[in-house]
Amino acid sequence: MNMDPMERYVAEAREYINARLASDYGKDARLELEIPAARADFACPCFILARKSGKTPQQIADGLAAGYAGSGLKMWAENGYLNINADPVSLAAETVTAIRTSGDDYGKTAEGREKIIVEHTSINPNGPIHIGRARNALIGDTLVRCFRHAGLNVESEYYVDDAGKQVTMLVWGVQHLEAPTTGIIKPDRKLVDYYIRASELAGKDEKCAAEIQEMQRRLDQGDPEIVRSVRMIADDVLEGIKESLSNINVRLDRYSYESDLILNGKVAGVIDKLKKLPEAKEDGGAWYIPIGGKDGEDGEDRFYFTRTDGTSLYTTRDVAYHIDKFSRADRLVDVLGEDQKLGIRFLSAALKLLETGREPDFLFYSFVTLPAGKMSTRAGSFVLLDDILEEGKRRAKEEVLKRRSDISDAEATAIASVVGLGALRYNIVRLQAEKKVVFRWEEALNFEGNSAPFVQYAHARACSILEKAGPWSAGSVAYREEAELALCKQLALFPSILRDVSRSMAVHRMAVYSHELASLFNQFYRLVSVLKAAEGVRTSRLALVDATRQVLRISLDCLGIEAPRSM
RNA sequence: GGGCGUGUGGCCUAGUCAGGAUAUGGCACUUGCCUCCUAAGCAAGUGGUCGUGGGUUCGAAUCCCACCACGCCCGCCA
Repeated sequence: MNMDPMERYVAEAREYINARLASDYGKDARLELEIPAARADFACPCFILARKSGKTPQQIADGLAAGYAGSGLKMWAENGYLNINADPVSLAAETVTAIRTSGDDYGKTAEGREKIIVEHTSINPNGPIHIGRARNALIGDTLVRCFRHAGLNVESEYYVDDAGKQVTMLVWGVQHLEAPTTGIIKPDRKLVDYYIRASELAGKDEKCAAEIQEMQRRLDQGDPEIVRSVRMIADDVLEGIKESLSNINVRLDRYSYESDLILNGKVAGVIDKLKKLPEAKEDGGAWYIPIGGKDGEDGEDRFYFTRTDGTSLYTTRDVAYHIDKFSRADRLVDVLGEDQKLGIRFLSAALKLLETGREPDFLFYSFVTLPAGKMSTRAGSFVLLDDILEEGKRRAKEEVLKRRSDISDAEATAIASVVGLGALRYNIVRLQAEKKVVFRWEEALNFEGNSAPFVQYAHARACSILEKAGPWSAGSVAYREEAELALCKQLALFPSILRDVSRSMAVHRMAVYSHELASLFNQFYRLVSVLKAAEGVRTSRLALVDATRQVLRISLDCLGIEAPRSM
């Protein structure tokens, strides 16, 4: 079973070129094979060799093209390039067959020997998820899904910060302030009110600030009573967060609590080890490690890992957390906002000093802002994930009702739910993570063009054709039409896309791929008829529709988006 | 001031890591297409000094240098 239909063609092209170059230009002659190329499946630019050999690039390319006697590839010389195509007819048939025999495993090419932990979301349990934080969850979840489909051994993990100042403030608020009168039941949305009021009060009331600081100190020392009450309230908020995450198809395999690292002594252990480092310095009772800035103070950053009172800081605990994660995995990936970059420099430096050679990989993303500017909890200028999802489903339902009068209200709601969520997820994940995004409703809930509904619609179309086809079975398949061959080529590319996403962690490429696949299927659909095709051709086309359906579904699943049978 | 990141048609964007051919899609706009497997679609068209200026190269959106604009960070916060 050939899981990557393109593989043997690439290998044949490489083999042929290397053999020819060795015999014609000497054993050290090398040309690079571009995959993919602009005008062909692969291409060899012949410019470098031209200088050494005294021939023109075009002459070299001509010679290589003319000498090919095999049958799997088509070669031609153009503008100094040797252009190479996999034979489209055999590639098409092989691809469709490979997909239909691989099923859900199509694209799975990795061996999965090493264990990977992807940490993502990790939102402080002091309030609900807004769209900026949701970007972390969606990028992280998409990455995990792509890893998994590629065949990697991956586990997702949420780091619950129940030992920091934010939760402490929340807990203080719950213990000292009046219950909110908002009438909201969902715990994350209800409890955040305590946090907002407590943090406001701490800013102007010294007694309140002192109490919070004392609570923080006892928490850091693992005072069982404080830890218990903090954990209880954090878990309450976390329930609300989990509900929101579950609504957008995000599930984490494991939740790790920061307070556990204090209770089991791992934080204290890290502090001990850091203090013993030759680099460590003391500053009035507080300990730090100088980072960067060669000699003297110029450009030096200080990684403080204890306060004057001996308590730990966030990054100190994060070091302990990463050492713990490394004891459970071969490779770590952290999905983080770009504001974390400095802290991560400290983390990496500390890990390098303590655990030689083991550092996590980081996937940083930029912030989501509103057209009016930054999101601010205090100013009430933020867009909650729950609200976007609800609005998305509402808008999607309007669209469904515009088009479908033949279905029940329950069916329309079900379709709207899948489409609304899809639109949301797709629009967050379709962009490079480093790009900053301005949240606009019209863009976030786009239902046409470069959007999830476009891809979902193609899937529903494929399902509809297959449903109407009645019983059929494809033996051997064959394709001749341009639209068929182009579609098959895109299907053949899927394993390499999955490989690329796994390597680069550029999850937006999966969104781009799914859109291109849907687009080619739509072209095929308009140009070529399936159900009314002549017998023989008909079953081949049904097999192609089925293979496309399959890959669309896998792509959407990588994006955490459901593939509806009907829209 | 220092560090990191981003800059591609009116708007959003791919391509940048591993330099290569006529720069990818989408939105908007113009024009066709539902007696035909779902028009959330298809076909065609208008629109681009790839932030600016240098450099390297046979060849630069891509690499190097400088500058400009925007974002993030520069706490014994998280």
